[in-house]
Amino acid sequence: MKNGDHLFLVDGSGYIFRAYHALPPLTRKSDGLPVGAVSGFCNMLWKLLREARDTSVGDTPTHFAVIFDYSSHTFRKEIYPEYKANRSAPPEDLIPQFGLIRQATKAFNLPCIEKEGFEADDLIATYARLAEEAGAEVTIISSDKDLMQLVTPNVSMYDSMKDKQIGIPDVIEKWGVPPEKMIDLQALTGDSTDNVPGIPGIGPKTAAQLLEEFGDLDTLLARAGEIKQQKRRENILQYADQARISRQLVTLKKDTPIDVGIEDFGLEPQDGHKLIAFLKTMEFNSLTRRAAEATGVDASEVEPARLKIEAVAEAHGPDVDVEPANEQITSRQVSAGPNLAAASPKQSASNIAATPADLVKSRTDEVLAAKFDRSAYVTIRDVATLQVWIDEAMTSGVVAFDTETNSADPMQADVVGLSLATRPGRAAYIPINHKSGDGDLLGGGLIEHQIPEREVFRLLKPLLEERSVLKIAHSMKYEWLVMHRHGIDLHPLDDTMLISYVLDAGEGSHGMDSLCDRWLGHKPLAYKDLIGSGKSSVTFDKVTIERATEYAAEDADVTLRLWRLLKPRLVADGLVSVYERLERPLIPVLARMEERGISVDRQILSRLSGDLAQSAAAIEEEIYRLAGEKINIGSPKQMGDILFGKMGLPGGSKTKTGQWSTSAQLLEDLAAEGHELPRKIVDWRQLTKLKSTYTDALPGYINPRTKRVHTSYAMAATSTGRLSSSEPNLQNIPVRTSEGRKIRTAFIAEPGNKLISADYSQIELRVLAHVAEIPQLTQAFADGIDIHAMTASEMFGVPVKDMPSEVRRRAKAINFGIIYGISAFGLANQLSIPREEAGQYIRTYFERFPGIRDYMESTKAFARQHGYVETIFGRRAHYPEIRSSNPQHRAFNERAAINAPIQGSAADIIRRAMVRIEPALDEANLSARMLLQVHDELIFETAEAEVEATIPVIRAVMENAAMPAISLSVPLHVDARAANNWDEAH
DNA sequence: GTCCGACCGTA
DNA sequence: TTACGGTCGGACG
Repeated sequence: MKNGDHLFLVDGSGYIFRAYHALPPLTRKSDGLPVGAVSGFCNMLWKLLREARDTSVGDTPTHFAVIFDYSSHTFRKEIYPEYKANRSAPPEDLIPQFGLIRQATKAFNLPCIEKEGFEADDLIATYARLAEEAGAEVTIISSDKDLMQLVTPNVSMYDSMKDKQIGIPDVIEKWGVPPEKMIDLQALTGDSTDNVPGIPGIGPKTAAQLLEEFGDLDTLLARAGEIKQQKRRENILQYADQARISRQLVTLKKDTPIDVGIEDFGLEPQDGHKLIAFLKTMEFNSLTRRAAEATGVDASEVEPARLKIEAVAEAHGPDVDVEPANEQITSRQVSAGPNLAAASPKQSASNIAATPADLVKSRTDEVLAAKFDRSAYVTIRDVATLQVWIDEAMTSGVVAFDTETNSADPMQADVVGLSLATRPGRAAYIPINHKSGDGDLLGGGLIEHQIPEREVFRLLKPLLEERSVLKIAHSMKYEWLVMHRHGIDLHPLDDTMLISYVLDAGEGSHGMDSLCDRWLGHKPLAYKDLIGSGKSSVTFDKVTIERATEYAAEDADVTLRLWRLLKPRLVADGLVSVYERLERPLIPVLARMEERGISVDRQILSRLSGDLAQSAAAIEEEIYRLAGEKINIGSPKQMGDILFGKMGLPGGSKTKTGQWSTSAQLLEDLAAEGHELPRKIVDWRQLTKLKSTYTDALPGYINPRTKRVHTSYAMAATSTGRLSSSEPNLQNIPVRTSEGRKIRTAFIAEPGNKLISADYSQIELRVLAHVAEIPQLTQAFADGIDIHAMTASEMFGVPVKDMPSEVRRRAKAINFGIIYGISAFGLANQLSIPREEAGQYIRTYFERFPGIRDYMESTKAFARQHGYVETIFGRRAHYPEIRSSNPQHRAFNERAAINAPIQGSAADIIRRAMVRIEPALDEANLSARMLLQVHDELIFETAEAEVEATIPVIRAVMENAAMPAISLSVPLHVDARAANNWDEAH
């Protein structure tokens, strides 16, 4: 905590009583649980936090804590056994609310502070002092006069129920003395509610007057004889000791031992999920709605928190206001009253609990108990039945669905049918476009008794766009795209594939079949068995409606079951925000990118392809001549035999299948020794690679309808959090060679538009500098100097100015090596130097940057211990085989584990940027469309006239993408450029 | 027809 | 030395 920070301390226990008496009684509708004070408490917190977000003035909290009394046995009882002895037990209907208010605090993501043997007031006094000493402002949320002694120019109070600020002048106005004399005033007046004796006959007015006259209590007691009024004088003389004890009782202890420091009170972002779950349990409907709006979480998809009875019982005990006799409230006694847990009858008492882990357990049991029965699935053939299912989904608030189409490409797919599931085992299929046998007749063959396509979508649209109904699919991006072609804006969404990915990245595939087998122990019908394979395969519209029903309804059923099983694990594993901030919001963003596609110039590719063919043919002739025979140059096996067998060149390494290696690196080395053939092979390979993979393949991906190329991004394919691109892969379009770059000139903007390329500069090294806390690196990035040259200078003692390019090249290779979890073997390979020399480089590097070695070692240790590593945003990458007994295998996993937090954090950063970029462009009234992502680069297309205005918006979003979740210790830098094609823009 | 390894394009 | 996807040849059935 520092100068300018502002700590809010809520007097939780004080609030409970005040709210209980001041607010009208309120009970939970479903079971009559009294929740008036809880409601008031939640509303107060909401308001305080709401204002904290809305206003930008200095008096908003940066730090926040709620303080509670713990037990009635405090040090004051030692001084004065009668202290608070007059207190009666709290009202019956207040008791359950003590625990609930603590849970409310936690639901709001706020520190919940209490300490045995001390009152909340003492903790507040201690924290206020600490904060003030740190230079911070403090606001105590309470109107209790006992706390007014704490008021200073930097510490004020706030009466949340009267919306009144209490500062020094307010204390003086109310009590007639400044805050620092409140202790003496209370010592004189006493406090009947706490049984603090004071001096009889002296109230606040008299006390203030006396203190005004004598200055302080000690002086007053010493000179009491001077007091004119006889009765008053006698009382003061007689009860002087009582006043001294009272002073001890009312003096708050500013040095209470604390377990949690003020630095841990930093205001955390609201966890919408957790908060809504609690508010729903309490049935605070309007607050639930407001929380949903403010946090962007869809309340309908949040399960009410199932409060743990035991937890409530425990929470009763510690409160100071519960007398010892009441502390041992058993769960039996509590559950005899309102049913806090709303437990279903089949659950045993020990299983009622609803810690997130318990919920996972009970959901697992539930899902495994429900058997699969394909004969129970329904085929929907008429509008009335469809309406029944839609109503059912509307009521349940959750529906899993799956579309069956005639193409794996969502940009081309026609819907054949659609399945729904509303609860495990309850699923149906709506056939829409099933065709009979091989009806070659034009448009013919549509099977009877299928609801017309338009009618199906007209009826489904309100459900699929209803904000109170959560739609679940496995691989939602595909569904989103298909639905969007039918004019449906699918939301809100959940995706079981992405949930699995967030939970278990690195633990195998996240396809539905494998998840079903893994979690539900069930093998669903195989798609292949329905459509066949190869030449004899058919499209889904030729599958019989009976078989399609079994298959499709089962998929929806499985999806729903997986969701019930996996979704709670997000909470249990603390991965809700990774899912909700980095995965789910990206679904519509990526879907729109895929939908837009990018324009590719067929003519340019065609011309390039011709050129490549010609060059390759010429080289082919030469190769045949040099080899002395016609062989298949594309076959490494045949090529190896020629080079190392027939021609007897010095063979390098061998591949694991026993073949000679003919890698480009090795052939380059041979070429450098003067051999002609290897050079030709390398050249030939480059040309044919460009031709077959790019110039020949890309035109086939131009969509006949849109005339553009629509790649497909896989969101759950990598272990690190990166996306992958396929069909076509637009993340590996050549750029390194001038020949290859020509391919990029075929990626063009529409007439009147430009392509903008914006890429992060050195993002992974910056992330490394941040996570490993390397001072030289952070400094270099802060100063904007050449990072590889700096590394070389540090390592080899060469000045940056006029540095030989070879020296810089080596440093650059080492820097990349570090990111990849360097080994001497790998570095030696990369730099073509002896392994000993590479090892020496690495040792030197670690000497100069010891933090890097620490980072690597601690990352490995973490991975070994937990089986996974984390990015700076909490995304996990699992390495289940990091404890392998095979040293090579283990070393490989270790390097990957070192790399994953770096690569993954960079991936998270660009994901955050992508989620924010569309709203930012909208806000700025700009029409730019995001088209592509290439790991650290985003490609946009925009009207020529808007280019200048667009670039700064994109740059700002990208450079600030880590904020506010993470404040990087290095700046992010984005280079952006606009041009007519991708080559010139990059 | 399907699968796997070698190779090579990207960050 | 990290992370991917596509193409090809070649082996298998």
